[in-house]
Amino acid sequence: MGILRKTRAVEILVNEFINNKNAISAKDLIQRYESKINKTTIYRILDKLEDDGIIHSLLDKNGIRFYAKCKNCCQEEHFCSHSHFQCLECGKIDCLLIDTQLPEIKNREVNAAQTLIQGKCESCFI
Amino acid sequence: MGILRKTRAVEILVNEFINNKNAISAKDLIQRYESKINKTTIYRILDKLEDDGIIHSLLDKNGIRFYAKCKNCCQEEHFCSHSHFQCLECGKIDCLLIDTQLPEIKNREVNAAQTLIQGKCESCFI
DNA sequence: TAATTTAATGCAACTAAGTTGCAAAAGTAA
DNA sequence: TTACTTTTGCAACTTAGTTGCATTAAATTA
Repeated sequence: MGILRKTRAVEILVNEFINNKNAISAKDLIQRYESKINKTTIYRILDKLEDDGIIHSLLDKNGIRFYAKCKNCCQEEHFCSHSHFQCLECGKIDCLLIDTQLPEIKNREVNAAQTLIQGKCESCFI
Repeated sequence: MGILRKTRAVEILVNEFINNKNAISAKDLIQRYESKINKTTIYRILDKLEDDGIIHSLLDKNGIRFYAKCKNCCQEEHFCSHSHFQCLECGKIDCLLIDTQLPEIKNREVNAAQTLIQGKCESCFI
């Protein structure tokens, strides 16, 4: 069961995702809204927004979960199959248009795949 | 700086990786060798073995780091570019022969990529 | 082989991310 | 406004992983 009520905290976080095209971690959100939203609430809202398919999450190179809303997914389908990019200089993560292709593997069933591409983003690439 | 001395704990862990083709997490190793090796030692040895390129690590679907040694890498090069497979039923992870291709992206530099494929493994796939 | 050197280990205490239970606060609908 | 139910904040907790330090044990040298 996801979000049922439009509360102040939900509104703040949803706006954050609408206005910020980069992915963001729970830790960063906790820091950013330290005085406004309790960390437990932030974790709970992120879970619910993901359940509802309003945002999606991915793991960064250090195993930290990042959350994002992108135009190309999170509308009807819960599963976002595009790959993600993390800049090795500034750490920023964003969604790519590139889909992760599901390969055929003998004697196995393949259901999903995640790809994290690492390098230098537009800002850090001279 | 990696492994310099061949200690009992190093020997146990290296054997574990030689005899087990599946990836394993620090947590599992700590449980398995509870009475023989301290958890701090396990974390330290894993770090060193990875530094030395004897094993490589990857993140599973929950952001837990798994370690593995595979025949096709970990010899001369530190960076293992193959993708990994995690079974959604039993949780087991192993290395695939499939390499993660590095795409070209306009105005960015692409250096590395990791892919985790999820589905049913040979044992769980009927 | 014994002495010396220095890396590796175990332990306890710590840090940080994330979770849980519960009472209080705040949406929602009548 | 009232009644109902979700959501929130708080404190306490759990768990993964780290740090400092004294002790142990490889490896090297005499």
